[in-house]
Amino acid sequence: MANKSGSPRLATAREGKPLDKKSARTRVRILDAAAQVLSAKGYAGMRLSDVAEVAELQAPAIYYYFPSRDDLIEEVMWVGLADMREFLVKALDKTPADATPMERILVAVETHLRHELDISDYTTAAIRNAGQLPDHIRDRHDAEEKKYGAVWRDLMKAADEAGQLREDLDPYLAQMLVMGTINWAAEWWQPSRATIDRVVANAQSFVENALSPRP
Amino acid sequence: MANKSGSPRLATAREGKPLDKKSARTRVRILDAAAQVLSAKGYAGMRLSDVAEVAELQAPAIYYYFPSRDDLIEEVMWVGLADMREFLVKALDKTPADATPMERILVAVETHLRHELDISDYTTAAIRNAGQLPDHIRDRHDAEEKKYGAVWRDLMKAADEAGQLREDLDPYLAQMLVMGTINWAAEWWQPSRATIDRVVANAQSFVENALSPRP
DNA sequence: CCTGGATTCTAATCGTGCTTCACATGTTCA
DNA sequence: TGAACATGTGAAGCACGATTAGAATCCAGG
Repeated sequence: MANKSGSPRLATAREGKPLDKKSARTRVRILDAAAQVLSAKGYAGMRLSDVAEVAELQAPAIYYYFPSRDDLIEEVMWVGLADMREFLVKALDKTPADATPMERILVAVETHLRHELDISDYTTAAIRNAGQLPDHIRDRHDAEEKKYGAVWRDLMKAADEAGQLREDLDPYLAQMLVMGTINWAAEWWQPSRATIDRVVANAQSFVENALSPRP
Repeated sequence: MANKSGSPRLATAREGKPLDKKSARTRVRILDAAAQVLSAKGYAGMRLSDVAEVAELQAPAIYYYFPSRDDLIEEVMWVGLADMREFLVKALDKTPADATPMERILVAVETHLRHELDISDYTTAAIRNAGQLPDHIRDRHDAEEKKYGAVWRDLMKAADEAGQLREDLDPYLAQMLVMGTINWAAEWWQPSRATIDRVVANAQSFVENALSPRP
């Protein structure tokens, strides 16, 4: 399963084809399966036969949708990140115009966390394999990662300029520390240990206090 | 290279053999090389020929020191963690008896971070591959990880009982968030962006404020 | 110097997994 | 219905990488 709710929702908008077209649904099934296997076995360990089994078809059928194994992997790695950014940007656009920079950061923490845990196969696949990809695949991933990081950089910059970032924190390092706090969640979170709501509330409190000047 | 300073220092004490015995040094060279390749290519992608090249010998020579590829990998995964725990426990033992729980947490943050960045190949190998190992290798790794987590759990518990942990934080979740903050550093840190000292100082400030009650 | 163990090498074996190919089945619409 | 297109299959081809076997080399102690 690609996400905790069991419904595929990725890699569709970009295609411009309706989701109910059968071939589009099969394509998504393959992507979801690939995310799951990639997360569990890694770049080199992902076998097309495993993907095929999860997607409930035969391995060669994958070649009808993707030119090669590497293209499939590239798409998985890219889609999770791109989707995350779209989701985050939309959420930020919806915040009231008078929200403080810190309030916007907390919205970002919540949005990132909820989406991350929802599509955790894509997220853990990206986290674990980002450093293990061959160069030609890594390029598009790195570019997208940069764009995603830029959104956060702007959030931090705004907070800093508004005096909502403690003086002894370097904005760049603070951003990396926050990203660690929330990215790591995909590695340890299990529904049995805590609800997403609890995780979100704790993470927000954690980050807000980590960044804010002492009163 | 297995660590930023270029000198191997792992997997030696446990062997009971002197480091200057030539065969012991070769063994460490192979372990260091394996950590580097494992971190870069992943469990399934680590080729013995790559390890051999880094260690400057031929692939079959590895079999003189390790019974199989999996045994070599198991050792790499285990050693980084075990070494980290030993290092941390020693540092904690050296803290003055009157140190507060929060002071001890900050010592742990510093110790973990310095060691992690020093042996970063072992660390990133462990982070990226923990979820990708076959069961028989994962077992020993999980056991060691549990032991390491227990050290942190005790630190958190002490802080909680001393009233040094904010009321709205769940100690378990707080621990996971802190671990994310510091574990993630191995993924982004580069000497060119910030000195280790700077990273440590920022992380300590970040964590202390994230956890402490507002004055 | 020379011998026996320790260490390392070269060459061959063997399984595995991506990919291609030629064909089968399903689906749509005149 | 049946022609054209869209999907999916089973059976090879082929390269690559772990492992083993057996021989070569190194080196300390006599």
